[in-house]
This record gives sequence, C-alpha cells and structure tokens, in this order.
Amino acid sequence: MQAQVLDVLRSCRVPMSAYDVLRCLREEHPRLAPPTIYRALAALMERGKVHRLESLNAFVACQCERHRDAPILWVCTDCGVVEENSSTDLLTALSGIAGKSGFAPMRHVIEVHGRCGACGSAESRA
Amino acid sequence: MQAQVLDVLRSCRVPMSAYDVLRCLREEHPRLAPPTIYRALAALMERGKVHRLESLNAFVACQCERHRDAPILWVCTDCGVVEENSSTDLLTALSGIAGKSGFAPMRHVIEVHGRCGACGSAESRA
DNA sequence: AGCCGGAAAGTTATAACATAACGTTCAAAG
DNA sequence: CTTTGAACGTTATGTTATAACTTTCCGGCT
Repeated sequence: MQAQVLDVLRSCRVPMSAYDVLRCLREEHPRLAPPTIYRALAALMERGKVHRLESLNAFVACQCERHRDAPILWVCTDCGVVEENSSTDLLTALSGIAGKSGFAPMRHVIEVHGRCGACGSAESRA
Repeated sequence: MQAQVLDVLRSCRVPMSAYDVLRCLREEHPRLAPPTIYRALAALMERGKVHRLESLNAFVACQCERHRDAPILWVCTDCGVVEENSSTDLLTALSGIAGKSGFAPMRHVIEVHGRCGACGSAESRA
C-alpha cells in the first residue's frame, strides 16, 4: 500500500490531498477507505519518502534521495508545482535565533508560496 | 466581531482552532456559526492581527505591533505556547535561494516545532 | 499440521476543519 | 427615502483526519 501511494504521488509534481490519492487508488481498490491512505502516508513520511505540505493539507513525494536538513518547499501558486531543496545556512540561521531564547527545534516547516521561474517567464512573454 | 475574535485569541498564548474560538464566543452569542468566525479570522489575517498556524490548523494573535518581514512562529510541543519573531537574515537567505531558480516568493510559512526554553529548563530540573 | 502473535489493512463511524450559497440587517451615500 | 454594499446570520455541505474495532495474512513455534 505504501508503494502504491508513493507511485501515485510520484506520478505528479503537484501536491495531492489524501483524498485525491484515495480517489486514484479506488480505481483499482474500490473499497479503499481513508485510514488506509493516512496510515500509508504516515509511514512514508516517517521514512522521509513523502512530505506533507502543511499550508495546503496535501502531500508530495520527496524529490531528494537523502536529506541532510529540513526541506524547503517552494509552491507555485500559478501552476501548483512544488520544488524542494534545503539550505544549511538557513537552518543555521534558524538555530541561531532559536538558541537565543533556549528553544530546541525538533521539526521545521518551511514553505514558500510564489511564482516559479517557468510561470514567471511565461507571463513576461505574454 | 473581529474585535471579539481578537480578544479571545489574545486571551491565550496557545493557538486556538476556529472552532475553539466559536465555542468561546457561543457563550455570549449562542447562534454563532462557523462562517462568521472564518470571516472575522480572514479579515484579521488580512490586517496582520492574527496569524494562521498552518501546521496546526489554528490561529494566534500577532504578538508584534508591526511586521517588517514574514513571521517565524515557534511552537512548543510541550506547553503549546507560540512565540513569534522575524529575521531579516533568514528572509534574505530565502530570497537568495529563490533568486537562483527564478522563484518569486509571495508568502512565507515558517513554523518551528520544538521545546521552548521554559519547558526545557523545567525538564532539566526534574 | 495446527496454533499463536503481531503487523498491515479493512471497516464503520464520527470528529474536526472550512466554505458555498443565499438571506437579512443596517447605515451611509446619493 | 431609496439604493447599495458591507457585515453578519443561516443552512447546508464539502473536505480533511482519526478513533475504535475487526479481519487478514504471514512467519515462527510445538
């Protein structure tokens, strides 16, 4: 089930809600119910294969093989595509701020909404 | 209505869901319905008086009088309290990364979950 | 083989979060 | 004193998520 959910998510660069995934997989498994999907997604997130987009209540397949740091997710509000990367500098900066107030970070949520390069140049050509 | 919602949110440092706010205000306005709350929250967010915690589907009153930058929200997973600040350096770093791929940021979601200083020292004393 | 135990998935039901669509009120502009 | 539009009320429903319990299946054990 995890493998099937991951396949569905990998088949598209646009994030999908758990219910989108459910609708996809119901074509093959008509009786599939939400908890199954959420369990698979939880396991995949645990293994770092999938990221949850908190600001969209949606999920994307991880685009990197391995993570050193927390991912930064770049969401195009125009085409919907999500890019992923990470920045040691950024994490260092965050840790620095955290340190001053004695805050011990456990999990970072960094999502940036805007217009991606492709949509930006498409627009400027128009 | 906006003022009442803001009062409720300001009365506590822990984020509240829209339905938490609704339950609070129903004591005074028994017939209050969700759309009224969501409308007030939308207007307050527009005015920068309230922030939405995307990773919790919840809302907190803004703790700063004015923002230069996008807020960084620090969420204690122990006591639930949210602190807020901002960092020009961090935003600069993000813009730098964005620039390389031609991404034009419009909205930043930066939320860090971890243990706050107070809970950390409480634990170490125990 | 037959049994046991645990992990994954199925199943049912409901909780929690959010908004569409339309109606009402009321005050300020014309 | 009518028009108009913003705020709010109301009803209904859509969307996201999980609690709680059951079943299935596989692998080890006797």
